[in-house]
Amino acid sequence: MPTPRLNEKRWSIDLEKRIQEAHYSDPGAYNARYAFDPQSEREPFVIDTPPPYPSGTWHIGAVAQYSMIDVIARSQRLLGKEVYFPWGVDRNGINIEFTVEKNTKRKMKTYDREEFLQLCETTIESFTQAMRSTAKRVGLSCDFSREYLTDAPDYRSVTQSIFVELFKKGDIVEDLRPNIYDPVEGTTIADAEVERIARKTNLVDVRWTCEDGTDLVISTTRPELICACGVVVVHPDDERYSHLVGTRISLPLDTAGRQTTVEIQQHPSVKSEFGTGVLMVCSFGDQNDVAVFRELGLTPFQAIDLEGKMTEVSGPLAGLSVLDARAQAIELLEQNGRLVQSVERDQDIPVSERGKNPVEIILLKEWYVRQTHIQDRMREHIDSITFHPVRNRQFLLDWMDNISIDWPISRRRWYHTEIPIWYSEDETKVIVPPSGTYVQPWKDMPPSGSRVLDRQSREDLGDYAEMLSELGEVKGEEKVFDTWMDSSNSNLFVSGYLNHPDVFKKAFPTALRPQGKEIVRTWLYYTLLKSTLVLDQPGFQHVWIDGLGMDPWGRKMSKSLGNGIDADSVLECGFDGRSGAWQVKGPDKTVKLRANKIGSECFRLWKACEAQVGDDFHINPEEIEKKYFGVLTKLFNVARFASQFEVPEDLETSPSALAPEDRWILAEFQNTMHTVKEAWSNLDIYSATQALKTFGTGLLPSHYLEMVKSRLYDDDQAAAWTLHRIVRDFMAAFSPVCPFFTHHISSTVYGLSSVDVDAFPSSPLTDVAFATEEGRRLCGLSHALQEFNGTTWAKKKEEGISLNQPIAGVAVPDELDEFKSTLTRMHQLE
RNA sequence: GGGUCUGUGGUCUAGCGGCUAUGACACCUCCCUUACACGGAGUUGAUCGAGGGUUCGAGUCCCUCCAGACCCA
Repeated sequence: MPTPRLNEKRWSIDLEKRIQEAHYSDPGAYNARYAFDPQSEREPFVIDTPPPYPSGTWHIGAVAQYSMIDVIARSQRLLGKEVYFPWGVDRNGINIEFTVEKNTKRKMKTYDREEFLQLCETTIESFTQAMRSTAKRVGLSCDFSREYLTDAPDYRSVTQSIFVELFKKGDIVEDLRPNIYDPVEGTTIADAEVERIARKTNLVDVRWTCEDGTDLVISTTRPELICACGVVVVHPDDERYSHLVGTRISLPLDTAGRQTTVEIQQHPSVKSEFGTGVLMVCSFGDQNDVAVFRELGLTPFQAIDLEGKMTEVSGPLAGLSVLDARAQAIELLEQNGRLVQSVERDQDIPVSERGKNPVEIILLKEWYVRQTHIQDRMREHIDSITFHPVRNRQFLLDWMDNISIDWPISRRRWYHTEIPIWYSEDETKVIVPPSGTYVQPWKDMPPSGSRVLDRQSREDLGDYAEMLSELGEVKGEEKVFDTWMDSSNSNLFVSGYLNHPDVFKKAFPTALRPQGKEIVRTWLYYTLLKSTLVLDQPGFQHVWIDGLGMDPWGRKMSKSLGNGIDADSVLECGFDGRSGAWQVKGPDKTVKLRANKIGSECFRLWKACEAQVGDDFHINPEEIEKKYFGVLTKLFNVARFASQFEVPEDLETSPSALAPEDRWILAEFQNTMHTVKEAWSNLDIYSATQALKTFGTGLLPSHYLEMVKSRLYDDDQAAAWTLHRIVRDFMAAFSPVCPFFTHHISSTVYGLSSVDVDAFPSSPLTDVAFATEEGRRLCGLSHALQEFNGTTWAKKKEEGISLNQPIAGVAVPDELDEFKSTLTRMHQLE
């Protein structure tokens, strides 16, 4: 065999890594290839990538998802768009605060604020570094030169500027409202940050006494909140109690500074079949209590303070923690003979997502983004966005149906973006910074250019410096933003809002928001809310919502289940002769998984082929290797085979003497390429990859190559041209999925890397192109051709004839007449 | 407890009211054929989660149930 230009015998992880390192080592070349050019004449395609949160390890499911975003970015470049694929890192938030607290075994609030921020920043920077290298290892083509960090001044200033903008418009309000509060971490949290865990609680039946002397038994899991009871309610249809409605009932525990009776009223939220069908409503036991208080216009009691301790109103319980107070309340009830029974039962209790602490609902003065008034307008915008897959739009609409209160955005934490506001001494005026500056009001005074506004009316009263004397002692806000306040600006930020107005003009609405389905109610929702409030526009053209990575049995990967798989171990599997082994806890027993070689190319190919967008996918390294490494080997060998034949100098002009089989395979190839181009345009990774895989491992090697082998060995120019043209264009079309694999082949054989192709390969032969009559006719012969080759091979096998030996008694069918001489030579028909 | 989504050979997957239900991997059988045995050819193997219904006809539409996932209370 002549020497192939591809001298490696097969694709390997060592080779992959060498190519990859070369790819990323030269920033100049890298940026020329992948960096966003705002001046470009091409159509911009801005991707609002999910900035990952560095926590030490990057979840393999997220890495798989991210690699598919890269496939989209690369395919859009291939289609000729000017792609901005940003690399952003989300670094604000309570997680890193927890990490630092854990590492130093010291609570945040025992630190000096400045010192604590410093610790958070160094810690998160080390995590960020690991994430950057995984990003490169999996082949992301992000614009690393424009890396943005959500905790950096430039990003935070955008968050603050947008806050000021919305504040001036009246879309941000402050109010004393019931808030979900984590007493252990000392901060308000949003609805979206609450999760529920099962826990044993005591359901206690307490005997209350009505004004007419009858006793009523009320079941509750929160007896310590009797002091905050505002009303006792029964269901309107419940005839058992209708005669008591409107009368008063005495609280069964002592309180301080409040009436000792409450009225009995009706409310439809009561479940008559639960307990005795009588419900005490306290400020605030749960969300329902909040709703009842609001509907009945009752004045709430503040029973729990910011430390999670009982307040004065609870009388004998004052100063106790909620849990101690509950125990004490039960004891007191028993002493007074008011405890009927106490039963332990399972209950889901609300806890904070981050700290897993039981949350309380407390009245607090906080900042809110108004959202209930704008839902209809948001829906109109959402109607104009294309969702991939379409069905996942429903996740968003369902969440929106449940929006009933405004979004609380202030937090009593530290490592977050500061709320950019100062208060005058008399608290009637506020000072806000000019757009584009990052401020830290807890330690700095307002910068020059700050404006003074009326706190209520938002009227602009003048320049801060000029009004200094009227303001008295100015106090900076100490609270910070919910991190979603930062994240929900990501599309504005990457599209150039505030920073690059010229880019923003042509790049907004942002072309694409890719993300996981688990953060639809937060990231997607809040971003769309911002786009509506700030610009009254849909935030995106396309939203691509992927499923989640699961363990091999379809369960969520988690530390507690012990079924996690580390991303780097899969990407490095096979490097330097090291195989991979994973111990994964299954439903019954621990299973050992092994693989010899995977790497980024195989991993990406697997994700592209395996899961349709939106479906959850099972991650099993063994299967990734078994099912997809062979595909790479096959494609590599096709290219290697081709590379032993000289590449025609002019691949653009087709030779006149093409044989029928050349025209046939070109027709088939153009058919495939048409499908692929459509699929890439529709962000349909699965269909594009499947089409390429089917052609590249099927028709091309099994049938076409076998048919033209002898011509190739005879130096037939037409055959060489056909094969090389197909292999070259194939690599370009396939480069979004396996960029390093195709880069290596195309630059070695054709001197031009497939990752640099910025126009989708066009048809080399117009008369057999997609949907032409001749093209259709030739593709129509494929079935008969495969059938004939198959039966001939089978016949040889049956008769014990080796494939390279002649066979008698086989006739080429009439419909394949134009291939007769080729087929006769190929099978050695006699 | 509620909502949404998903459920197709051992595993993954196509299918969007119509001929005996795609394809891949694995299994089994055979084959070293001048790119590839990390290859090739072929054979097994699915009552399409279960049960009802609509229809001339149902993985495909409807209802109930079961299982998983996500979200919510």
